[in-house]
Amino acid sequence: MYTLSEENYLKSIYRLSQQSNFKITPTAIAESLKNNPASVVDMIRKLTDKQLIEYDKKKGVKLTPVGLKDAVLIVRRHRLWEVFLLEKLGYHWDEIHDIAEELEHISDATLADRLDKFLGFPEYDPHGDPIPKANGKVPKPYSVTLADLKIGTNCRVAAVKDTSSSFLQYLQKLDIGIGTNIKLLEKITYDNSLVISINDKENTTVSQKFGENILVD
Amino acid sequence: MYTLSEENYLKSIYRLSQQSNFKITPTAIAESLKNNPASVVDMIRKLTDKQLIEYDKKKGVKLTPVGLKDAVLIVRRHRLWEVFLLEKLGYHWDEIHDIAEELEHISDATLADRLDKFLGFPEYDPHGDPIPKANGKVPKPYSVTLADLKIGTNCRVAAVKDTSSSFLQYLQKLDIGIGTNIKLLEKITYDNSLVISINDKENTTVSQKFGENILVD
DNA sequence: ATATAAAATTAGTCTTAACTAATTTTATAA
DNA sequence: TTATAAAATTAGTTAAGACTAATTTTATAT
Ligand SMILES: [Mn+2]
Ligand SMILES: [Mn+2]
Ligand SMILES: [Mn+2]
Ligand SMILES: [Mn+2]
Repeated sequence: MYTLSEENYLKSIYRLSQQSNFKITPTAIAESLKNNPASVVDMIRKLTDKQLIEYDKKKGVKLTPVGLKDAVLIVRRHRLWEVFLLEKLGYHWDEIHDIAEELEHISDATLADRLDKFLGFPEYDPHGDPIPKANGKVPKPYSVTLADLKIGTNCRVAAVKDTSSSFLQYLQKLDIGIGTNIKLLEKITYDNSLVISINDKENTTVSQKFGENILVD
Repeated sequence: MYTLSEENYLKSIYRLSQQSNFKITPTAIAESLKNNPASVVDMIRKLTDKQLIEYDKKKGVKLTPVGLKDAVLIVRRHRLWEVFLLEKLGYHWDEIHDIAEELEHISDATLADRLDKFLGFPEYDPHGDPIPKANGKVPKPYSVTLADLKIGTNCRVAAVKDTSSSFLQYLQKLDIGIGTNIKLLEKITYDNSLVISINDKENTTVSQKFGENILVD
């Protein structure tokens, strides 16, 4: 149906549309895919011709209903495979993303639904991201970050925004995973560092960037 | 490591080297991959440069030790995924080959071994083909076909040579699968058709071609 | 309003992996 | 042995999807 590149662009545009309200520009897409804006312009033309996106210099790139539906299905496959890799094959949560980047492109009409069933219809992937349903409905993702909380609040780690190995391995070192209980004790005025207590244990200080990449419940 | 095309060529050359002693020519490879001999000549040059094959006009194409090792690993992945698709996701044996053709190219150092373990280290894939071991050893495949048997012999279906949907669906209709018991009752002299009894049930006549594509134990 | 910087676009190049058409080499049959 | 057919190879083309460099458009700051 789609080429590998087309799918990666669709997914990238979808992700950008989810993670903020900024205009989706060729440069933004180029950054997210780590390629050249000139290449992006070419692909924008191609996807526009295929009626998967619309591009307006003022409004930026938008997925059409068809483009959105298919982007969501790719994300669905990605997240289901991540669950499989972690739960069935015993990978750690910092190893699964790159493999799922390849698996998500396997095209078979019933594969995702069978995998979904096999995994017991999981709601969230191992990073706390919601898994789109077979009908294309996407459960609402978590949106409040650790950095948004008021001093003294207790919370549960629900998801991570950054899925890079370095961030996930740092979390592992701090004994933080999905479900971990965190209490925000103090915000350092100087640089917005956060003093937290992890699972009621001794205090730890983390950066603002760190706090902004943890979604809580 | 390798491109999709390189992997498909390696696998194709490996398969040709397994299924007969004929010289592996550009034309033979072209047929097996359904593409043009001219394209094959290009790729032979490329794989030769990479020292994965050797090509001699007299002897044809041969895999080098490195090429052989990697071809076997691709086949290993293919067959393991076939087991997964059948046993875990509930596909039928005529549906799995094409999906495994895509899955076999997922490259991750430990994926095949984890999958192998998850599946309980299966010896054979759903078509009866032996699954190469992690160390590259390939169990000996079955080699005696139904057409090779003497009249009156009883046998167990061990593997199928042809994995096309049409053949597998025909087998399904006849209630023949891996493990089915077959007794060869008669060979029709005229066209080598075979009269067989399936699981001791009523007699059926099948073609010579059919008999040559069933491997027995 | 104008200068400057950033973003978008165009033009042209490259690589991979296919193809067709033409040619050369090798095998086969009369 | 020679004619013919088949196979292999070469030459040239195409398409996708990336790139760089140059240019044009748009945004931002003085
Ligand atoms: Mn991921
Ligand atoms: Mn994830
Ligand atoms: Mn197969
Ligand atoms: Mn098989």
